[in-house]
Amino acid sequence: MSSDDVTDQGDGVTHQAQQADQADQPDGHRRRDAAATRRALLLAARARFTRLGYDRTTLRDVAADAGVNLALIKRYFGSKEGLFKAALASAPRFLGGEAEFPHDRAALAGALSRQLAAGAWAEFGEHPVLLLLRDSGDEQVAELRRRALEEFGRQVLEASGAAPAPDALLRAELLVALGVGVAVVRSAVGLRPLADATPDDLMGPLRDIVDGLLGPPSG
Amino acid sequence: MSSDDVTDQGDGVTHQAQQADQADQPDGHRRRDAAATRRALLLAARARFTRLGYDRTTLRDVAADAGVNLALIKRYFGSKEGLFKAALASAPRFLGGEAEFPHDRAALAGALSRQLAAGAWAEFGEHPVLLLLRDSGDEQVAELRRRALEEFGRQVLEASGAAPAPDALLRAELLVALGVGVAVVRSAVGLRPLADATPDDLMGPLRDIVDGLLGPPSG
DNA sequence: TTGCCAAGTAATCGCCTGATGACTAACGGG
DNA sequence: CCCGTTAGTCATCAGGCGATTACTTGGCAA
Repeated sequence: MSSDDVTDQGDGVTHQAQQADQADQPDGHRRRDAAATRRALLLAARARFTRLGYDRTTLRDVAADAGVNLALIKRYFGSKEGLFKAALASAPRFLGGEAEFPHDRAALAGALSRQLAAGAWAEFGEHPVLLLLRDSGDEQVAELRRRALEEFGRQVLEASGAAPAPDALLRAELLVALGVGVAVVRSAVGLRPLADATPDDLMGPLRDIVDGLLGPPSG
Repeated sequence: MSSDDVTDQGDGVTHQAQQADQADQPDGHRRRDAAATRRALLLAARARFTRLGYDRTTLRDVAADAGVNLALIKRYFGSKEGLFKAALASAPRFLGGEAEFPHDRAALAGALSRQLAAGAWAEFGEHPVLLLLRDSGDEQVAELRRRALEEFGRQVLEASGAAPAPDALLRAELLVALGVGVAVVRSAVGLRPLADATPDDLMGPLRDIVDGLLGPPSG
């Protein structure tokens, strides 16, 4: 019953080809393609889970979005929980999209500006960190979540220049919290002008925050 | 799916007096006090909604927590949605607990440190802003949410000293997002050391953020 | 062609949940 | 003391959900 197939990585396909995969056959009936079905389910699930959360996402809706039979979710992912974990595993990480992780404060501010801007992640509908925050009630997921954000914090810390301050990690985690907060506020509240901010809009303020937080105003 | 085993820390009968309202009569049963019943329901509902969110909160559990019959929820609040709105209305606002809203940056940093620290809001179990973020799917609630956070942003802006910068509001809202993020990260992830930070721990970093964000380092 | 297995389908099942409506019992004015 | 008002109880209903099982269909190998 436990779903151990959290190991999907074939999601490089992205972009909404999900339903096209299924029913674009001219003669009417679909092809049998397990991999495509799996991908379509994962894509639909990721979108729903990210946008609506765990509880409000129904397997029937996911199956419908993917143009696939409900029972196939059980076949490929075992359960709703399994589907959720697979969706989680297939999602890009916060700051993971950058070709190279920023090494200094300026680069960090730039990366944050890009990833927290309004248009970013448009292909997912929402910032992927929101998916990470969705609560399935599973303890295993909570652990996964913690680890992901811890790693993010560690990366921020590294980019800050390894300050000797004893509260350096706390400061890095405050920056993580800021990122989470921006994503949440935009998604759940639509607070403007923050919700509409472009990378350029964010660059200045974020640089000020990063400079203020991560280092004494030394050179 | 399980209803109350999610983040259960033995809370079926939470701390606090909520049940005492109901059954503290020596002879066994306490009777017929509409106001007390209403209060008990509201208290229980606020705790569950804040901690578990809208969907995972069941009316049966709320009624049980309050030591009250399920049907009374309908009597006093009409529906689950009604109960949620009442709980929302009865919750303290972010930064609303301060005797007086901070007028300058130092006071703002101090207030934030206090309200974002680990122990704060212990009587609610979680930061009240989390209740505000809980999604009941109701459009009316979304509007209420937006207004509350907008007001918070405006207050922050005011405390910043009315900078002439055109992106002053954006900067204020970033501070709002930081507050939301800290609450969310602590509640949903337990990221440490942030989750355990005391007001003193937060004071330094937050002052740096506020100074960096809200004003040029001028005197 | 034939046979076999994987992919896909249809139909429920059992359970939980929010919502009711009819009933009972306490309180208090007269 | 009586009786109307109202707080509180009980039983149940209808709907939606995740899960599951028995079945059908398509495709490939021999």
